[in-house]
Amino acid sequence: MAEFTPDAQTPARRGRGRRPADQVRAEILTAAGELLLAEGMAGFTIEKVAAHAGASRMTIYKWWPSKGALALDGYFTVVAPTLAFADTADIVADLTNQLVAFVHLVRDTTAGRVISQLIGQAQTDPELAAAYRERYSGPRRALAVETLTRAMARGQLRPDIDSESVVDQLWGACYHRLLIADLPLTEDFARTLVDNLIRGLR
Amino acid sequence: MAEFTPDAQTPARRGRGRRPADQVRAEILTAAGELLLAEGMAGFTIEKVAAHAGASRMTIYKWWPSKGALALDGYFTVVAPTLAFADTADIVADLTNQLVAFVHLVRDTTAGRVISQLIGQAQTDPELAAAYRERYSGPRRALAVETLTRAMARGQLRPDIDSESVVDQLWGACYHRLLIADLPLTEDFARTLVDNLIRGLR
Amino acid sequence: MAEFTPDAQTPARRGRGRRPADQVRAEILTAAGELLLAEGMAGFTIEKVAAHAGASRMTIYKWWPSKGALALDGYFTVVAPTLAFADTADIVADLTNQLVAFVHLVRDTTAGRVISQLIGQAQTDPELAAAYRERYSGPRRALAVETLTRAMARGQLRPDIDSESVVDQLWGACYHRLLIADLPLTEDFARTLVDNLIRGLR
Amino acid sequence: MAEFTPDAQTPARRGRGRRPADQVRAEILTAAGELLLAEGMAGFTIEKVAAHAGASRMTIYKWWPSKGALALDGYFTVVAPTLAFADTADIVADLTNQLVAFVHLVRDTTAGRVISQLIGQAQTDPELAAAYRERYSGPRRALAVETLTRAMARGQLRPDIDSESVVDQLWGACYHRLLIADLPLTEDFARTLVDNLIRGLR
DNA sequence: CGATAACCGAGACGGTACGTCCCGTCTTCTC
DNA sequence: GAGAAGACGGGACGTACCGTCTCGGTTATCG
Repeated sequence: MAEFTPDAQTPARRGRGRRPADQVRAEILTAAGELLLAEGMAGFTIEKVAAHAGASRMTIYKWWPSKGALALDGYFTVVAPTLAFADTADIVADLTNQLVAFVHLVRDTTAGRVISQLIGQAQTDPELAAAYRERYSGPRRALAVETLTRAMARGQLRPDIDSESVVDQLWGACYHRLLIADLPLTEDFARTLVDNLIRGLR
Repeated sequence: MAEFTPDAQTPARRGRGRRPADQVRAEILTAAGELLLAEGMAGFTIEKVAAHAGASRMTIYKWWPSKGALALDGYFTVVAPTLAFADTADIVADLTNQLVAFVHLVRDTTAGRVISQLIGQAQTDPELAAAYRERYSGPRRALAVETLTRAMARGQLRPDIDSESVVDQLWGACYHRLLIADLPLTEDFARTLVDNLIRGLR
Repeated sequence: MAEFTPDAQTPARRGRGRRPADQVRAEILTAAGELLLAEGMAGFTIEKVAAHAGASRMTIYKWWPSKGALALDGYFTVVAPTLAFADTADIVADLTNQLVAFVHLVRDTTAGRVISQLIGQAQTDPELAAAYRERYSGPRRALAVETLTRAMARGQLRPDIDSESVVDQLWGACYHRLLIADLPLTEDFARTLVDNLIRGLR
Repeated sequence: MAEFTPDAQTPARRGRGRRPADQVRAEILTAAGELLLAEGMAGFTIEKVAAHAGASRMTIYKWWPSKGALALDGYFTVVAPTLAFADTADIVADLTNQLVAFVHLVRDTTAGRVISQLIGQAQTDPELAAAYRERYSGPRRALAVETLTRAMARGQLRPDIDSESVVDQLWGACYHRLLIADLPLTEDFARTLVDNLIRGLR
């Protein structure tokens, strides 16, 4: 039997009827996030989430269109999405720092596994794919593009650069090693990526 | 003999006893490949493969460790893997041609969807991940690295380049757009990738 | 969305606040009766009744103790209960007429199916069983007993007859064929029942 | 019984794969019968039966078309169906004895409740209704008719009697009191039923 | 060259999870 | 306030596959 009582002060009896929607949502999301970190996408089951959250499966089905959508929401609930992007005058340093930070995130925390599995699930779950693009990859890509654009404005980079493709060649290269781990994803690798490109971009 | 059913009018019905292992394997792989192209990884089920192949699930479990491994083998059976890599004297043309061909493969044929879903499945299926690296991504990466190495030997590229990272910045960038389709994967995009890099690599 | 507007002048949106209790009750009962005739006890659901009546399930739970009780009330609302029992001087004719009428009721109208299903439901629903006895079978049995008693008083039947048992042997025999349809319930059967008994009752 | 492996020391762990069908069927039926006697048709759930039998729900769905069919089979498994019908020279005694025995069966054992609930369920479950007629009520009715026929042949009853209707007026009257308990089902009632009829039947 | 062992198909088994339906309870908002 | 609206926890439904296991039958191999 699943027993999951994160807060000991709400011990046993919860009413059968309606509870505030926000509270239920929060509990479901927390349970989803924790389950995701604990077991990964395999083993991430609506049934288990419902059991851990003390909620009904029906409630989950009403609010999330797919298992992936719930997982994504749960992930964001547990792993606070830090979108900060330091913008100093040195574009090379900025890119390198950001890229290195990303490498450490996906390598040294549980986030890496979760992200890769979310992307994996998204290949067969259009709802998740759309949500992922809209809420995760899209904003991050935009941030990086913005940084590049500012550097172009400052004259640090050639003005005719296709920023989007540069993003694919920096972050996309890292995702490549994350998702198809022929070779390890290291800090040096991240630095090399910037190096390779920067000569042509200036 | 109480019952006599000549083979001709019961084409479907195949004997129940032992058949040559190779024949069974071949039929299973063909069925797997066809099912994969027809329905994608979702809907790709060992049960369905067994039914299409007229084989027993038990037989499949004996030879393939996971659903993904079977799918990968089935894919290779149906989609003949062309590994040719034209190697002219012009490294830029070679890279561009190869990259553009890749873009067309994943965009204009069913292969793209299958590949992305195989990679997706590999995120939670270590057996498949290993097989994919060993039999698909590894050889292709090696081929590209080899081409770059030859260009370096010919003096067309700087000798201190990390070829592997370049591969990630060309093919990995394409995979990025394939797997996280924030932006479309176009022929122009492929050309831009080479452009961006080549200035710094020479 | 369930939309069920029996009267055209209240087309769609009815206010959410309080409405007269009697009106609500009436609408619920009508909806219950119609649903009962339309779908039988299977498919008779408090949820559906509420939706058809434009009422809240809560309101139903407040007034009816069980699904069966609601169904019974609904049945009485739609099928007006005719309790008339012609009482001529001829006891044989009276019994036969009444019995034949009963046979036609349960055979040629939807009432038969509903009654049998109500009795069926009553086997596991004590509330319904009690209500059914009190409001349906009890009064009818009393009427029949009364008729027999009058015939005894007139000297048409022996005075030491147990009228109740006779009712069971007439109507009960019909219910037997209704509920356990080994043999059809026909008009001839009804006549035979009276025949069989009358010889001993006189 | 070719094989008998009395491994009493491994009662708990049962293999995951296929087990002899007959053994599984037997366990399911026993569990069904016990659950039926314990909780009645309400509370009789395929899920519970599966759990008690240590079987999969799928297995049950494969063999029984409806909940009622399973309940009926389970009932027969636990309550051995005794069809004996003593046939002495005295038709009155025979009928009375059989009827009184029936009254005691349904009044003094759990069988009564189960039978009534099975009949109840049969009102909305055609599969069960058919099975009940074929396997329970039909044979019993036939036995009674046979007895009556023999008595007619012996000259104890008039030869133009409709035996079937007599059965309805004896057993059907009892079922009437069982299913619609306006009045109690007593031994005296059973004797009265025979009394009422016999005068006219001779 | 006929017995036998290997191995396949067929498919049932215990499970897990799915997505749906309805129950009876409870809260919120409106008239 | 009473009633509609409707979400909530719960439980059972029937389905789809999973991975395991037994059975019956055929065929290749070997005595």
